[in-house]
Amino acid sequence: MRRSATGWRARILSALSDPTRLEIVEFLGGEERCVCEIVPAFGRAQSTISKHLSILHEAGVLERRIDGKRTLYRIKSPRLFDLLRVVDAIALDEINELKKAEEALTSSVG
Amino acid sequence: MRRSATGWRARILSALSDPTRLEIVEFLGGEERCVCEIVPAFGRAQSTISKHLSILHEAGVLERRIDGKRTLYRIKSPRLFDLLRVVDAIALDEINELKKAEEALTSSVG
DNA sequence: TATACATATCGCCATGAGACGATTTGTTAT
DNA sequence: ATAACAAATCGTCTCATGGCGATATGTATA
Repeated sequence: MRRSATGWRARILSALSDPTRLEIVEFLGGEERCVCEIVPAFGRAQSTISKHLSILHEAGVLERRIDGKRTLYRIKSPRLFDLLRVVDAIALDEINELKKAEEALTSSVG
Repeated sequence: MRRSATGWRARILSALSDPTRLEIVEFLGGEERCVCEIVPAFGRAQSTISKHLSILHEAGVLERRIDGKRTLYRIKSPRLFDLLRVVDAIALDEINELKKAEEALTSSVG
């Protein structure tokens, strides 16, 4: 199944567009962890977390390794952290902008 | 309305998780363009493109400027291009991995 | 002020995504 | 072989999203 550059971009970005999945990525950090550790860390059903992990895996964000009856996941490329840093930078710009707008309102109206 | 760091991340990444919106970003590049230029460049209804532009704008990805009866959009921060470059790097890893797997199959089966 | 133009918004439909519990698959331990 | 455990998959529900045409808003032009 062939997929355009935009298709791949969208696939990766979609995988990262869900809050729970972002938290999973955050939770993993640089570590390799099994599903049995991840599930209890979130207040979600095992099936839900498993699905999220699959999505991240299929997008090429996570690497999966099976060891006995456990399945272990870890972040595949440290590039991902670069990506999140850039997103945070853009988000920060956004937050500061809102803060400025809020201050302007407070000082003139309040 | 307060929003967590993860919330902001998800908002920005969601805005970028749609193929059409990625193409809009691509189409804009470093230029400022009006909706009347963007709409005909895509095979979509005007209302559809307008919605996509709003989503990108609300996520803080695009800047909006009204000039007479036109509305002009441009990419707000050059950081966005960094972001896309990182995504592409991850995507490339993914594509190369698939290619290797495909070659292995072809040489053993074909 | 009427008309045409540019864009946003609304209402609707079809599809996709996330959540869950139940079930299946696969592995170790008894 | 059976039981216990770990994780994936299935079926179903609900809500979000993308698409469209129609309509509303707002601006320049006649």
